[in-house]
Amino acid sequence: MAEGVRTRQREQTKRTLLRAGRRLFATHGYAAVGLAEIVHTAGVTKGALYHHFAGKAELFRAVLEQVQQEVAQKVATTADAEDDPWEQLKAGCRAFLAASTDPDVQQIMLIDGPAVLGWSDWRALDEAASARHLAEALTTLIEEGVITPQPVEPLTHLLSGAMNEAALWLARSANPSDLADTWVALSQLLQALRLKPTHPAAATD
Amino acid sequence: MAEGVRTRQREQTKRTLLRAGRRLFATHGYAAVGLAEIVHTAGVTKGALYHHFAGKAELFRAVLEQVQQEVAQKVATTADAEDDPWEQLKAGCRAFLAASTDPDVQQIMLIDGPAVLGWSDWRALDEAASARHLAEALTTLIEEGVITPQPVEPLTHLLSGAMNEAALWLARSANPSDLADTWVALSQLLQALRLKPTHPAAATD
DNA sequence: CCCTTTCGCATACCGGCGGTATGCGAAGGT
DNA sequence: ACCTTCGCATACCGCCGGTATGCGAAAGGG
Repeated sequence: MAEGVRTRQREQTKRTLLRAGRRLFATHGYAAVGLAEIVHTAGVTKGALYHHFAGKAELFRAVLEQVQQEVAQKVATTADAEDDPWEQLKAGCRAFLAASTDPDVQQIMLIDGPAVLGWSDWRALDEAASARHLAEALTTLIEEGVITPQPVEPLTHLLSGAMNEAALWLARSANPSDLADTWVALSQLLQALRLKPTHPAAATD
Repeated sequence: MAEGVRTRQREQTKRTLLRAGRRLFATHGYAAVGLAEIVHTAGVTKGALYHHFAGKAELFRAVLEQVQQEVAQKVATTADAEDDPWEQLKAGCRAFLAASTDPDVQQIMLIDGPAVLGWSDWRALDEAASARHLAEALTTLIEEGVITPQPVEPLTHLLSGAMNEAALWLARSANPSDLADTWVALSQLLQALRLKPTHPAAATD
């Protein structure tokens, strides 16, 4: 359908801006990079930027959504490779931990995200992208009697926060065994959720 | 020793600036508040601010340290009221969760902190203020054979991140039972660390 | 006591930033 | 071929963080 030369150029420019913004935001942090640097890297001017985005924060939001969707897709792909729901949860957590170690993800998704967009907005985006999958996985596991019945929302936030912080630490860790140690510890925590049919649960004490 | 009138005025001004900065940073977020607003609230001028602090970020750093020390003291006081190390850990975690629900703590310590100072700096301050206590508590519990021997650093980050994220969520939660549910879930996770002497540990699977 | 120094802070000013208004040339419709 | 639309460049503005300088009062020596 050829779509017209103008439409193609338009999307080309937008993608270039997104790529430049992502690179610079990830490298120097949101506050340390100016619009002039972004548009210069992209080879355009501020007029182009404001034609595609409402402002600096909205460009960042678009970049963040892109990063989150990439992470979510990696996690979903890895999890879907497993059949057993419990194995899906573990594979998903492991994939998330691995994906979140990427520097781009670190600075944009975990550090600047909440500060720039506000925690509620950031949480809403994260919810739509990946936390929802975690909640769904936990719900499934409860319904199938694999883990102890309980409200999923608190658990989702606890696990999500644990993995986020662990990823931030791992990315700056010099010791290569830290990843394995973290995974062992996280598995240990996940294991705590499992319902042991022969034993009465005594988790509240 | 009377300390001189000048020294007293100096510290008075500095405390006023810290209070103004803390209030405004907590209410509107670091990026949304200007130096003009801070010095106006404090009843001084920018000259006074730059006489006491190297810049906006350093004022924020001072505020953050103050907030962190308050939280750490609350946690330490609550934990020290218990005798058993395991109870100290649980009491400390509960106190941290409660203290971190305060809006000042939220915006300054959990949202803006990493973005403004960078994650490494923020982590270093948090380490000095409160994460160190958590690590020490875990070390003690390992030495006393209460929890499974393992590297404490990954565990510290996992738990710290879990509680931070949970606190952020709780502060915006409308449902009053969320706090109790979260505490049950967190206790469940902590319980997973306990070493059952009669059973061989099988956490890696 | 007075003179000098120091010091805490105010005033005035600057470069650069995010954001906006406007102009313009080329693509798209008719 | 004409006019419209649209994607983007240019020029400009207000504001903010940061700096240089000035000043009046407290500290210190004789």
